[in-house]
Amino acid sequence: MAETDTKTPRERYRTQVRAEIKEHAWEQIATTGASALSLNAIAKQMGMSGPALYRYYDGRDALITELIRDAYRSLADTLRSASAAGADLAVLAHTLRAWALEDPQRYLLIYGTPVPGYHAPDEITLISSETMAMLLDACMALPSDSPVTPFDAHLADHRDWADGHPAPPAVLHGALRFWTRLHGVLSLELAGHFTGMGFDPALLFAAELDDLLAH
Amino acid sequence: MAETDTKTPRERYRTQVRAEIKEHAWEQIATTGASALSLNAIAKQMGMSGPALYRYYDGRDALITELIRDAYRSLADTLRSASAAGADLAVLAHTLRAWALEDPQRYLLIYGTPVPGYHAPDEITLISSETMAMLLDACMALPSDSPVTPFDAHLADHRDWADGHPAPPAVLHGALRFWTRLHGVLSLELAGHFTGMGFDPALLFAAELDDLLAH
DNA sequence: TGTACATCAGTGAACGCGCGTTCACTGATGTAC
DNA sequence: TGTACATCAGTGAACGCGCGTTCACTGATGTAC
Repeated sequence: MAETDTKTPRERYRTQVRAEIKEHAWEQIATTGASALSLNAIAKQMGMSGPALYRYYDGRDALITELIRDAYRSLADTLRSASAAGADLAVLAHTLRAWALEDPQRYLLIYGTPVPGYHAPDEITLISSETMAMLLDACMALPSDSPVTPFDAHLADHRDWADGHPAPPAVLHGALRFWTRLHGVLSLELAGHFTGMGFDPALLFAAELDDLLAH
Repeated sequence: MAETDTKTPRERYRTQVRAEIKEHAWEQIATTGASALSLNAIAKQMGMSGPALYRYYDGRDALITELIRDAYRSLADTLRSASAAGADLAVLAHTLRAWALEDPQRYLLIYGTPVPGYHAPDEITLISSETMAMLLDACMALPSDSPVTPFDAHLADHRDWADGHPAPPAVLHGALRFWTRLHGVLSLELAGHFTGMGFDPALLFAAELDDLLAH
């Protein structure tokens, strides 16, 4: 902890309170959703007055921005460490699902309907592309024996999101497939659209994953 | 219009004002999203006082419920009439996308993150399953030469959502695939997650649809 | 080690706003005789 | 056709609440000499 030792007590306190604010923010988001996040409510939960939070965050949007950033980072880290532990795409997919189920609103915060009234700074686009880059790395292992589709050809010329990444079009396409298909199942499950339908969402997820990897 | 002739002028007026309220509600949802829907704002837009709306709807939740119902009905009708005109699954998919793009928030209202603070009545489940039944009808035409997957077997015993529908497990699975995959691409597109990535969302949608139908 | 000063966390009051919802009431529209 | 009555749309005031945010201020913590 040489890092924290170089900090003054005041800096350490600041860091700690900022973390505590975020913890309460996540709790609130988990129950009411991100669009209902309220600075005053967080302050009350912490036994502080509302304006006190302005010592730590410039306002509601700044707090949301940091939450979104943390969510992307947490996902990227989770996937990265699974990948480093030798996980293949199937394991990675289940890791993603586990991460999403752990805190559904955290997943929906970054991949669901945008929070109304919140406007994301440019910074966020960068961070989300970090996570995409992670996914691209993992997809490099995909078999590329499939025929080149018209969309692959399109991707060869329209790959801003993979700028600087060596992945060939077929891999880009594979990554998009991975992302959109898993999101399709996951987001409907998290939003509760499968409740009452009778089947087990985990099995549907597994079936989609099988289709995805069997190509 | 024999129907409206049997109504008294007052009844006709009521119907008209209710429709006008919903129109303004949709406008508001289209710009700010459903979670920001406000009765007072609608009343102001109509040149009325807030409490006046309580003559027409029991409250905010009642209005949202009707909007959700109308959205499901509109989608079901659109798909049904396309189907009646001889559309195959590919055309149906594009019809779905066109319907969603026409009013993204309407799509997200029924298939996106649930509106915070709103609790749907049981009635809604029924109406959503009507739309699912429509989809099942259309999927009956799917080729069923594929091998029976473990998930198909699971569906044979867990098909509450298709209660009373003659579709075999393979068709149920096909319908779920159709739904979740198209939703995956569509919802990410509508939420703006593809902006800045460079490629054309329409082409990704078409590619997913090809994969889906080529099986 | 002690004193003078600067820094900064946190408060409480206030601003202006909006929300859903209730209630007693006015005034216009329709109905019954 | 005219009069008495019932129905009902819409108003304005009010209730209680919450929101984000600003501002001048207190009091504690840290820093410099």
